[in-house]
Amino acid sequence: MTDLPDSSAADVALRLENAVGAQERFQIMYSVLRDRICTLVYPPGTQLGEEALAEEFGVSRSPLRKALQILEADGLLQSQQGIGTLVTDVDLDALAQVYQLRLELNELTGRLSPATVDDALLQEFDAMNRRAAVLRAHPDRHEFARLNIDFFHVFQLLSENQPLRDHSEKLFYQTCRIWLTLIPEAALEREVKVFCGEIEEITTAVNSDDLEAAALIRRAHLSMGFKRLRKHRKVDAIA
Amino acid sequence: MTDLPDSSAADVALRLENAVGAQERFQIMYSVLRDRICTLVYPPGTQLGEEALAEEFGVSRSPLRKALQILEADGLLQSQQGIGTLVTDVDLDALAQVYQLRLELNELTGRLSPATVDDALLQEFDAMNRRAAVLRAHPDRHEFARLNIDFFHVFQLLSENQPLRDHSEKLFYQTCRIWLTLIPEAALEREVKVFCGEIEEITTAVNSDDLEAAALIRRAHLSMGFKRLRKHRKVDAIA
DNA sequence: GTGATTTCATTTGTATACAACTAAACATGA
DNA sequence: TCATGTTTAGTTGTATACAAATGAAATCAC
Repeated sequence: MTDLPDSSAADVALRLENAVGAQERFQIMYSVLRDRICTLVYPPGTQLGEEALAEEFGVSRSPLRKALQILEADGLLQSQQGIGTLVTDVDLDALAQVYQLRLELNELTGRLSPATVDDALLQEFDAMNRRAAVLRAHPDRHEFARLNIDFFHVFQLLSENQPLRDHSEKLFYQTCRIWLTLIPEAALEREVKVFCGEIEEITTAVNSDDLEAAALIRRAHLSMGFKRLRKHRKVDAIA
Repeated sequence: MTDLPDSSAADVALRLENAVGAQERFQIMYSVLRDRICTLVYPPGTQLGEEALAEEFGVSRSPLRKALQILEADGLLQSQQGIGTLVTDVDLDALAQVYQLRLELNELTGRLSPATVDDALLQEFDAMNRRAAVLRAHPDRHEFARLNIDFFHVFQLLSENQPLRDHSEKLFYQTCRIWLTLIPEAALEREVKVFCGEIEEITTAVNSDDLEAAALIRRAHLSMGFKRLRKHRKVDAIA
């Protein structure tokens, strides 16, 4: 199971105190901040004050800045002297190329070093399906975003090519915010339904030990999802 | 033309003094250090002292550390408290997966947002061919490495998908050192010849405005190159 | 002599003071 | 009133002192 980083203020500071070694502390700050950005706790345009964040985490600016600098390299933040550290905007047009690349990389997931399907893996997918069922019964934006992120990580397990995983992850985190920003409340239920269907279909393919099929299904849904996003944007623009 | 970063000590400090803005200074330090690592000015295992480097560049440790941290995220360095900042080892087995991914991404270069072939682009390739001719006449390890790096950047121009460029570049810099570490002196002339042939073939394809063909040729040479590297390693191991 | 322990030099990690920079508020004069 | 220069508050960037960690050398007990 992927860690569910508890990003509430007090707990993060506690986890940072207990962490041993600089690398572990960095990893906590990095993933907590990335999580907050991608679940719109920090919406695009939010200014993140280094001093305030450092105080919240119970560290000085120096180690915090390392996390911010990597997030800037990831394209999620942008720092400028005298201005501040701002959460980057997500623009569907700018993300079109990223989506195009993600399509192709997803197909590779089924071909490059495919994982062996064992019980542990199937259980991961089962867990996703259970959460999907709960979500379908009670659609909720935040839980939708969280399931989207967690399912991505489970899907990643299908390839054992580590570089492919790493780069797919970077690209995923560049795009995943767009859903929360573009889906209107009225369309949420329908999008949840489609997403849950995708999880089911992919699980079926994985159960059949056909990872290429799983990857193709994922690719198809990514492609269709991008087209639906463009529609949502148009509707938004009119409103 | 891609910049040829002059990485000699005095000039770097001068360029850093003239640079305006933190981002520009970071870019200089980052690319100079990456260049030194990938041309084996800093061979694998070299310890880079922060204090010494900062003094050489005429800055304090703080801005230098940002460059080191990004290079660590790139997989070219590894820092540990009490030990030092070491240039990572390149191991052909560990890089096999990276090579596999590079193969696939190179094919995408011909398909995703192919560039329009204009005079400026053709001149870039011509320049590469001229340098290749010089290199073939006088084989030299260092110039071989430099041409390899510069030709990569010219090849990148064939796709206008920026994320594809960015991620291909990261992967390239993870692998390109392996050539200098594994090619024995006796095989240098032959490898240079093969590489120059590759440049010619790709240029021919680009001149025909067939970028898919160019990408396939590149892919084929990457694949063959990897196999030759494995042979070179075996010969090395015996010796 | 040998093994364990302590000390010490060296390195990166962290905290913090200050510099550089920006935008907005404010004052000033035509 | 408007344009313009100045001040000011607030931000990130940089320099630097110190803490923490590591490994090797010196020291000591036996």
